[in-house]
Amino acid sequence: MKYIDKLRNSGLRPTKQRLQICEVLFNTEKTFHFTINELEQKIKNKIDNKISLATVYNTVHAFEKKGYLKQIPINSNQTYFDTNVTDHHHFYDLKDQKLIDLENSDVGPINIKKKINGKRIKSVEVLVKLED
Amino acid sequence: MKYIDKLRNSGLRPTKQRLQICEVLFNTEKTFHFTINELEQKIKNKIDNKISLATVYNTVHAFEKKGYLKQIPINSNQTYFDTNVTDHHHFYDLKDQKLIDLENSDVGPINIKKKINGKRIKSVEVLVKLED
DNA sequence: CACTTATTTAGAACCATTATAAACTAGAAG
DNA sequence: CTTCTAGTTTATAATGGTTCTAAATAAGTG
Repeated sequence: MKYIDKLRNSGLRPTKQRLQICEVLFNTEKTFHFTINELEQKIKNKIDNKISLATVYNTVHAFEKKGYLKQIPINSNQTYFDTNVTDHHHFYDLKDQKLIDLENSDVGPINIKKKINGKRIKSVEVLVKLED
Repeated sequence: MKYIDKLRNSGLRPTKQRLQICEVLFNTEKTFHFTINELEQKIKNKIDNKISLATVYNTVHAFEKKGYLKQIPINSNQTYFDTNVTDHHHFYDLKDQKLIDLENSDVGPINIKKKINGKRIKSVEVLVKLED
């Protein structure tokens, strides 16, 4: 199975639940954004057995820690995740509350001139808010 | 009083509570970032009477709507606000969980090349995550 | 002063997320 | 295959930031 090695290689046991969540998250043409609630719905629609909400949270956090998912920095009552873990940015449509991908090439190079002593830049994320 | 007109001009009644919160938020040398909890503490330290937590929430939201405060898009269990409402960006120190201002000149121009039909860009915010 | 509308307030309600602790399972070793 | 151990799943409770509610209070207007 294609996700067993992926999980093993990162020190996560390939359990039935994790493999099923992998199918939902990564076995798709396009990457996508989701909240935990939305993911739970997708899982329900795709599989027969039930996966506990706690497991969904655990798994998403484990995957995020391993770099298979990214949290999207946005103020919302729910946390948004992204299956696109490449460097890229987002539009946020304030009216429709929808996220839209912005490729790096859509934004151009960002040059952070300020340095903080003893700290390295881990990521640079741009959020472009849209209104009508 | 210097904040009475500010409030009246934006259609907010200059109540005792709002004026006191104005003192804490705006009567400072430097702008700053805060959570509601941190603001509540600051208020307690600065004034004699008590301001209800609900009023702090109400006031912060009212001020944000009027453009006197900005929400900082960051994933945290608490919402961060900024008394600096000029266009600027942030470092976020993941270890210390601290926000640091990044002036526009520290980042350089950001040119969003992609357009979304019928939508205007309201703001462009950069979050630079820092690690050790 | 009288009246209307906005604001404040304490407390309850809400709800996403995290903690708990018991049951279960994967992988390893014998 | 069996046993053992650490990792994982699970239902449920707990947590905690934020919002709601409805009654009391205060501001502005005539």
